Amino acid sequence: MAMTGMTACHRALRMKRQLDMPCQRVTVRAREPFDLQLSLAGADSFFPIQRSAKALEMAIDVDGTSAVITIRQLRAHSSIHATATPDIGRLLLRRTTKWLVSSDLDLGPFYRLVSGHPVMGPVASSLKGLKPLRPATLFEMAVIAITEQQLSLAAAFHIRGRLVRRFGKPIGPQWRFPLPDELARASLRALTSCGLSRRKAEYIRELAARVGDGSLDLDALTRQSDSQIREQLLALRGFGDWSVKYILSRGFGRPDVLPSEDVGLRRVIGHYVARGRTLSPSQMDRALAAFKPFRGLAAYYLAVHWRLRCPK
DNA sequence: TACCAGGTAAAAA
DNA sequence: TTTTTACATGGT
Repeated sequence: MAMTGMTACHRALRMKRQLDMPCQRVTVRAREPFDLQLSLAGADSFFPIQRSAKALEMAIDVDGTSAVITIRQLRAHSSIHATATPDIGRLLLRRTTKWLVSSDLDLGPFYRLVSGHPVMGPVASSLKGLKPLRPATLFEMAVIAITEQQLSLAAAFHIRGRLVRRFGKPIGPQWRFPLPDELARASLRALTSCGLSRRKAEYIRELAARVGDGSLDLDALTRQSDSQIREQLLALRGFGDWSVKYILSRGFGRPDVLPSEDVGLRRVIGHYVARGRTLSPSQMDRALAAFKPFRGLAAYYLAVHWRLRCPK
């Protein structure tokens, strides 16, 4: 009977060997300035991300192999070093690392644009090197968007935690987010038991099925324009204007995209320009118009500044 | 205890 | 066509 398949014990032993395997290490030059610790703190100010004490430490799936990627920076504004356990190859490790830390994002033009601005200038100076970190995949980003529709970030965070532990996979110390196929196979009952509404469970399962069977290739969209991506995401059930902008901004890393309807951003921007009063979507558009083509990035800076530098 | 929270699709008018 | 409603959980 042992001939027919691996027992759980064998699988555990194999994973242990894989995790113990010496792993490849690559050095990536992120566009300067970049401060990984600050970027981790910025991400953490919304909800805890996968990390160890001083490193981004994320479980991912690469072509069917699960691995933990660890990304460190010895000191701010120096090169970053990434390892994968088990080894996934230098090319994939480099590509994944660059994706996770938005390494191609050039903050220089943004800083120059805002340098003389009475509000954004000091905010950007105090957060020099801050980059928005990305979820491991666009599929995960899309699921994040669905879970965060209407609910508080805290509620959505807990719901995703239950999704990950029910349908994802533990890799070393971290959990890998569920793959499209794993969510496409899930029953609606199992999904709703994680705290999703029935509707959201349907949205996620439909999305997972499309991504899983290849009829929707999110990665291929990265080469398309904002409006082309927008058109294709809006065609999916469960993705309205807010979700599309949220995904364009956080997942595709488009620095000018601003979810003007976003109640969290309207509130936080209001703290800076309207004495704490929540802005209307059009007021928010006006408040950030001067920062084109970095309106979304400017909003991120203000949101992180509010959370890190203005406690309570 | 209510009410609101980083919306959306579908039902009702 | 436009307006209203149902929906999930967590924090205050």
